[in-house]
Amino acid sequence: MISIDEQIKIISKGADEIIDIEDLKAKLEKSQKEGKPLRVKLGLDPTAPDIHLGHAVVLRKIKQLQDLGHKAIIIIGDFTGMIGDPSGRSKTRPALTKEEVLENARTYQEQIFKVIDRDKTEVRFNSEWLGALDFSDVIVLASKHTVARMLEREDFKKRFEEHESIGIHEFFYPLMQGYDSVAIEADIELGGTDQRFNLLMGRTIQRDYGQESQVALMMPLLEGTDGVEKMSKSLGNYIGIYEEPNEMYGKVMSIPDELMIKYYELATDIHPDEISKIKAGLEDGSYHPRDAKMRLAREITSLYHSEEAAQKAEEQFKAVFQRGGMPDEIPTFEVPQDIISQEGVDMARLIVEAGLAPSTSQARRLISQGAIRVNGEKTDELKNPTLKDQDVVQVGKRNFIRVRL
RNA sequence: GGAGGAGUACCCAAGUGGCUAAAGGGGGCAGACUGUAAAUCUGUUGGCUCAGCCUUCGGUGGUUCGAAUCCGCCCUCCUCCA
Repeated sequence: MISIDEQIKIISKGADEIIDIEDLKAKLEKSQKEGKPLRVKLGLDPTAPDIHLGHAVVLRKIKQLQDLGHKAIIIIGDFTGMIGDPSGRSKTRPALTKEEVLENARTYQEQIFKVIDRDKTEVRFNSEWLGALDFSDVIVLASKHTVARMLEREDFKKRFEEHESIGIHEFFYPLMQGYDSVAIEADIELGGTDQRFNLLMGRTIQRDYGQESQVALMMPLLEGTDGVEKMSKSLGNYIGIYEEPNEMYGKVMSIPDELMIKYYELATDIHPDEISKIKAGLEDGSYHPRDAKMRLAREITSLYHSEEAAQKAEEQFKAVFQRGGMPDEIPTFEVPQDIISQEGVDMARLIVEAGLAPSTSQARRLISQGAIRVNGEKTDELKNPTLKDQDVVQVGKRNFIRVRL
């Protein structure tokens, strides 16, 4: 049996904040005494069809809790998704249609089990109970809360002060999420730090309905590959857990150096002591940042693929970026006849047809900027008369095609 | 219902009759350099049959030799009043 202190240590690892740590201790003690696992809630807003490393931060934490014997309750916010969580938004989020929500929810379920333990997980849709409330139930729920309290929330406050619109239905979002906790009798709710208000609302609402308050367990938000903004699909700075090993490895290599340690902490399963060593090595200069990042990329890639795949991605990366070579596998592209004339192959159109540039204008720009190489040789020819079968055309650093003529 | 304000390229934001395919910033892309697709610097960033042409400034219809810029109508958003 794992001791309470050890459990708390594991649960706290990497966490930004736990409210309230005493409550957590009490719950863990009770759980152990009664032999009943804690019910750990995680709400998923079905807006992004691809789970990325940012989502995986909380999922990894869930996994750790499951390994401690607790049970995960994943709530698919099919009902709340029709409102859209206003957290961290400066605008009203467009509501999703029922069809979109359901489709996304389906994809989500496929993906989360790549990280968490299916056998210790219950998946619920919140339309199950939210859809069953009638208007008077809604009024009861709403009557326990005030507008002033809602406006304490940073994003609402800001929008209110800046005369941005706030839909009344958006006030219901935290209430609904809180009610979810009541419906499933959550002991712990996980979320990012941006979920603070909603998680605390759950504590209050559970008390309103005569339940013990859940513990709010907040994980830091993970910045995306740009190193500034929180990782998100819509910002395009994400690393999806289903991405190809080469792509995943490369994207990790593109994060700013300063973010490495955070990624080690939140996106890998490396032991904290080991991370401390890496950190010390980086600080005293004995560990090269490039090597540290390569290890990080390898670790993350093997989490979602395999060690072999990660190893291969690393070799590929070295070959292509450190030595300026070519990857092993290059997609072949059949050159259409109509872009070949007496003067040679129309390179701009070749690039566009092969999907390496969105328009011939952009392709021309790439050519004039010296971004094109044929078999490793730089060329700025618009028409290439010498291009032959099996030649490798490279656009920029990382796009390659092998032509078939 | 009334009064006022706003809508510009991926995003933010200049621009109030021609010199505007549209300043500036961000982001993206490319090049150089390097220690990696980090950092830094430079270039580039509507499309096309590219030294020429075509289409863009919420929509639409006008005025004008000429409009993102002026006028009418419409749509959307915001503020104040009721």
